[in-house]
Amino acid sequence: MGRTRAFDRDTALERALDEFWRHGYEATSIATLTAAMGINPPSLYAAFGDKRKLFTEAVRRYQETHGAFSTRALAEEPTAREAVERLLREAAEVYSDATHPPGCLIVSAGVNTTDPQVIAELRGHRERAKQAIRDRIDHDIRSGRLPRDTDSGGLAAYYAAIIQGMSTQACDGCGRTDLVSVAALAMRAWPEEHPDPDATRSGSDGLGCTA
Amino acid sequence: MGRTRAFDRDTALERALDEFWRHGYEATSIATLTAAMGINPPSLYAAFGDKRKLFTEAVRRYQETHGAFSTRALAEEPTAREAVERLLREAAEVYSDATHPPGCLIVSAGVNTTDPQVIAELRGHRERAKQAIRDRIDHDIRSGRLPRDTDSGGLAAYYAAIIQGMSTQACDGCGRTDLVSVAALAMRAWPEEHPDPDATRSGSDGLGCTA
DNA sequence: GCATATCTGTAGTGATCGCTATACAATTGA
DNA sequence: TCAATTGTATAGCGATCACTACAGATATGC
Repeated sequence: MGRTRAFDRDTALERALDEFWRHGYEATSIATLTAAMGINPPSLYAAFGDKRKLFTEAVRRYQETHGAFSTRALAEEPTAREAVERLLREAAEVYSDATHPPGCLIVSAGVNTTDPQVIAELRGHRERAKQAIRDRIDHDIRSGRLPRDTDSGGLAAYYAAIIQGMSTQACDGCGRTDLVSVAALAMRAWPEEHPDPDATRSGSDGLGCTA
Repeated sequence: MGRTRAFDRDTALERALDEFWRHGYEATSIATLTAAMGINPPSLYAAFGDKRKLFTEAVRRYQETHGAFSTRALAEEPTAREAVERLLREAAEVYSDATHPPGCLIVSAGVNTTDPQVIAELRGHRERAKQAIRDRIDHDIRSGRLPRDTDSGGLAAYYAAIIQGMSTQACDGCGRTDLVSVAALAMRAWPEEHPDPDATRSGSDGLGCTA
């Protein structure tokens, strides 16, 4: 019972996501949020709790939509190389897509923020993404496709840096063409692979992998 | 004549630089600045004008000290490859040096800032740094060391992205070892070179270069 | 000593920050 | 129809923002 909500919560959340994406957490005020969402402060607080909870929810929405290409690329491609290659190529396209703000929300929205919880939240997402790349590389090391002495940690840090650099470049006005070029150049760092992985070592321990 | 200044302007500027470096332009308030500089607001405004002028002066100080390795590397090394290699290696060391804040002030201090002049100022510095890399590459293309079809713009965007990504990685807690590894991997994208540049083309137009 | 000039510390300006008390509108169940 | 419940709008809370008016302290030139 009670009065029905006069605005759509989902579209309001997407308006908030757009603001956070464009200006970051701290530089986005409640006033600009309510203006973009078309509601008044009490409605915002009733529907989302407070600014930080709204931000967390916007980040989740971002990861489920614009940022979902990352986990998809790592999960769907047959090899780590193809996964990272697709990851970079799609990042180049998403970051320079003019239908939404440039760059990556996870990379940029928490920079220069005083709230330590927000900093930790986004840093956690970045570290998890880097770890996901490393896990995918380790998988191909175990399967024998990549050399046993491959430094998966260094390689993951490298591709994480590439992605974060591409985000910054996009925010500086870099277009799709240049970003795709950056992604292609970044793949030159990929180590030499064994074309037929399971033939290199007898009884590879990568057999049980299902991811 | 008049009362003498009770604080050292240079050390106060360096304290301000440290604050801007650590928290960015907007997240650094006049209150934290005056606390770090050991002075009161009127002294700050008398000595530096306002917050934005103090920031601009801090950026200049940064470029003359911690950030000077960039222009030095591009100017002092004999080839573009060695210049960029040194640029990345020294960036890895400076960005992870624990004696000062992590990362690069030029890269991070203007993110999520509402003042468009501050955004434009730092973006200008980044674009100029990228252009300097491109110029150094073009120089080696003209001298014949690098292939004529080298995409200097894409290559410069790539190394600019690497540097910006290394800065973000450093801010996320990445240590010197990992950053050096990222820098080394990034050099794998460098194109094939002619070992003896002037022998490849008769009367190379790179002869008159002095930089 | 004294006028003048410059710096320093206190205190406070209007504006904006995130957030909310309060009153009113709108809907449901009885 | 009417109490109960929930959303909305106005208006304002204390805190902080960048910045400064003002008065007292300290220096120089005479």
